[in-house]
Amino acid sequence: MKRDKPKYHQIINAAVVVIAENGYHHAQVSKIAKQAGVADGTIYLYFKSKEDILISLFEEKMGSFVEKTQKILAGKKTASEKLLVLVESHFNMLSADRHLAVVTQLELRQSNKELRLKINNVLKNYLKLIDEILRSGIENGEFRASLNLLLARQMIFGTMDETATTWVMNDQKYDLTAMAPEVGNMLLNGFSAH
Amino acid sequence: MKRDKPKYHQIINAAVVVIAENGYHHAQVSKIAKQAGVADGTIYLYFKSKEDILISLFEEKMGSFVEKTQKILAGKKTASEKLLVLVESHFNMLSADRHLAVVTQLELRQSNKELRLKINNVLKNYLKLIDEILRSGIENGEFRASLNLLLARQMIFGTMDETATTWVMNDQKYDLTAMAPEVGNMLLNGFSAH
Amino acid sequence: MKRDKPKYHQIINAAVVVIAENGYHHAQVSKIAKQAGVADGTIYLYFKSKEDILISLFEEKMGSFVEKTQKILAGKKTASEKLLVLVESHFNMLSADRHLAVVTQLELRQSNKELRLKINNVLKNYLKLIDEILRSGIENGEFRASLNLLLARQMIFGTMDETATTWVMNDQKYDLTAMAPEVGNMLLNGFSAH
Amino acid sequence: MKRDKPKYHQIINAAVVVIAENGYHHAQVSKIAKQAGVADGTIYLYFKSKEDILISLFEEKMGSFVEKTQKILAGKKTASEKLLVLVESHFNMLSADRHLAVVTQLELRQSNKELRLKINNVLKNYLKLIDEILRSGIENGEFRASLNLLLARQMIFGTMDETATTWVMNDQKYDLTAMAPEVGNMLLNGFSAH
DNA sequence: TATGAATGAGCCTTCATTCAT
DNA sequence: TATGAATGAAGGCTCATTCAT
Repeated sequence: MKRDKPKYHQIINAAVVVIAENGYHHAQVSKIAKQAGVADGTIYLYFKSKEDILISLFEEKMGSFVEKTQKILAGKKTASEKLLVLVESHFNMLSADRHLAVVTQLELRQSNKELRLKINNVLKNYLKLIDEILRSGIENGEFRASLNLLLARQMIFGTMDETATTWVMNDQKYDLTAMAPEVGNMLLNGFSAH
Repeated sequence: MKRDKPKYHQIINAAVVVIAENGYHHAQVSKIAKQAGVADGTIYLYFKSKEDILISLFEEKMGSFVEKTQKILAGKKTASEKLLVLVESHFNMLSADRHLAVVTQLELRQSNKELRLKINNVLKNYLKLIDEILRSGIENGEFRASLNLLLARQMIFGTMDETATTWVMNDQKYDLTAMAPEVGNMLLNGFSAH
Repeated sequence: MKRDKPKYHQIINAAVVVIAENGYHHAQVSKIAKQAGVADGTIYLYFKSKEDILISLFEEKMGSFVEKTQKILAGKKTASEKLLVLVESHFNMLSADRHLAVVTQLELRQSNKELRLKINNVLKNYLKLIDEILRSGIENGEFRASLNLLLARQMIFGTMDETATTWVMNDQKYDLTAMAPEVGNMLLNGFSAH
Repeated sequence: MKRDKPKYHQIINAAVVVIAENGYHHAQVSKIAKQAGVADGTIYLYFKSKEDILISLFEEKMGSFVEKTQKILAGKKTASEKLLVLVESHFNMLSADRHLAVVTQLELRQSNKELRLKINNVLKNYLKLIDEILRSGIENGEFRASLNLLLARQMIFGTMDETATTWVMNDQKYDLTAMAPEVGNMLLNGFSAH
């Protein structure tokens, strides 16, 4: 399996750095190869195409993030508590790696429609996580029974995403994680049963 | 003044169609010229560069949208009413022109950082509109006094934007405007003073 | 006759200024029209093409220069005297109009082969003048009988031209005319019968 | 080092042929690539830009010419002998490669001012060679002590250049080299101490 | 596995010239 | 005569991918 070999991750991490520092459109394969310390051609022994690097990048990073989030959520009982932890976890992930934050919030969005559809596919597991929180909240009466699941999920993801993008656009110069409780509470108020 | 001449708008509208149908990266100037029914060179009598077409496109469309929204909001008294109308108006605009919806929600985001900064500049007037609604709501006690204005604005814009993007990505096959009241109410619940 | 109308000369003089100030490749017809105070289309009522402007420019300026030189030479008796006066006159003409000097020594040489062939055609009258000086000098024994007329003419023209070009390339910051006697004498030494 | 690889010279020689046959303004990069038997993109592995090809072309050809001339001159004792050999060598070089003659005498002069300044820089080494001949001739009494070095150099270069250009413009249909002794002697007469 | 030299498709912009008024 | 808006052809350069070694 490719992903077990060290160069696979070496190349993905090189891509994160190169894209963050040069921007999506100036992140040539040759630059990524140089940053990874391999030859241009070697890239193609591990990835089908440049696009494949980007999708794999997102899969790897998002995949491990979803796993971590699942574990954290498992320890929480109420849907409200889970939502608050979700927001905090989301902001934490982005704060932990400033290069990755730039790449996911700004640069990867410059990709074409097809690539973004594939990226959205990767996102689905994360959206499912949100859906589960909402469903459990409705079931146990924390959230309004009349809540439109799709819209509520879009409100959660849209709010977190917009907040994160604004933060990256402002050069990450304030503390994003510190905003998590307030963002979480606003969302909770929107869903609350009372 | 160039913007008063018919060809100016002819070219901008052609650009919307061409970008929507071919994608941002395949929207060659020659295609736009053909769609507008003018020669390639004529484009450059009205726009400095291809980028200038895109910025002007956004300015024209967003500008007239902000104006319209301002007028509609002027007739409303409470902040809650204004917020509901804002969401409805936002969704209405996108529903009214399916090409424009694709362009603003998907294609224009593929532009480089520089162009997006200019686009964000145009967006500022819209964000100010949202801020004013929030401020008035806090002042007259409709919204919680403790509301963080920046976060609340990001929640409003993020939610509308995410909802609209999801709708476009699903080929606009359901009724976006019909979702406005529910989206508006969820947001209101999040800000409500009670 | 076109050349009797004021706009004809207006356009030619505008061309000299525009080419000198912007360089051959940035001297667009529209710039020349603006400088001449006429519309772009008007240019084509007086000249067949842009190339025609440049040839006419050279014809007009060179033509009047050859005429003046002929008159001056007519008053001189010996070939040596004539040669000295020719050099002085040549350098005088270039010193008199710094724009024209730039245009003839630098900018017009950037034109393509065909245009330069036409320009050379205009030059022929000037070269004939030189030939006549040489011929009379040989006839009356001032210059060596064995002199190769073609080579001698090339030496005269090549030396004056190279000297003038170097002077223009050095921003005309020294006195070109002051060099005329020395240049003339060197040439005379080369042709002298003794 | 790029200049040690065969394709470097392959491309330069292709450029000489293409420019000579099509003229400076019709010498597209794609034509040069085809003539060199490489892909368009390969050009840019060896040269920064089209302009870089032209400068390199001049540097290579002029550079090797100056070297050869230096060696030939080293074997000559008197300044007069050196000057005669210089003219002969100059005309020989141009006669040896009819394409190169067209390129250096006609086509390259159509380049813009910037490029010509760079070309002039390359020429400086050649002009130094001329200056040294003149200086030595003055020192050992062969040439007049009163000789103006700058003017004398301009006479030498201007005469050779004009003679060569006229020859190229007449389609190289007579023997340029055969003219060298006569040109050389005329110049010598101009500088001679007696 | 690994290399890196070579490939070649693709597009924005300028500007001389025309022609309806 | 005079205008000036409109035309449309033409080319340098980048970079993802391949393949011989």
